[in-house]
Amino acid sequence: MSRFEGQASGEALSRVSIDTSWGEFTAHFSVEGLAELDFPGQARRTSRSRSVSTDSNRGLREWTALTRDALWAILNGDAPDAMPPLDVRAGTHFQRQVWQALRHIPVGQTRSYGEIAAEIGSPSATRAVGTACGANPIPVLIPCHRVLAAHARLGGFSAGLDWKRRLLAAEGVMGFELNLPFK
DNA sequence: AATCGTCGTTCTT
DNA sequence: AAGAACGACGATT
Repeated sequence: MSRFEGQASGEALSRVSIDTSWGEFTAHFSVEGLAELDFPGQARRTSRSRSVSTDSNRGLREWTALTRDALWAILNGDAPDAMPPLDVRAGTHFQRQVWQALRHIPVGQTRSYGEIAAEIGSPSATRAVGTACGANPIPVLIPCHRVLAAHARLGGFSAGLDWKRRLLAAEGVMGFELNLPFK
């Protein structure tokens, strides 16, 4: 299946910075919700967003607060109390299936790429699952960092393996407690 | 460490 | 429109 009809390809996004103890994340909101989240120093994902002030827009202010709270919770190893609406219209059917499966992985737990593939009914698509994880536009909140390769091997991470290690460590996942120095 | 099967997505004809 | 190339994989040798 292919991309959803909505989302005019040039649809404007509202860009908001979110401060955390680990640096300044960047959130990009569409009219539907949070569409992209960038790690500190990596806010280069899109050019179709414009920086906005949340002062003027109550809804945007609320979504930003929800995003910040959820982000802070996960960075502290806690389950978020609530989530902002997530706009995943840009994803293909397969990608959305994968991303939805990721959202069911509890904080502090992990799955393998193969397990996710089996869960969405495509048990031999393990490699494609990895590709879909890499295309996840909302990392951390859609917890692609909780997917490891077989035998608890680390696997890959688009934003850099150090971020994956940090997130797993923050969630107390065994084997990542007090880890290699973050570079 | 090298190789092969597998599959969704993207890039080339 | 069709085929080749390319991965955040996994299993085998």
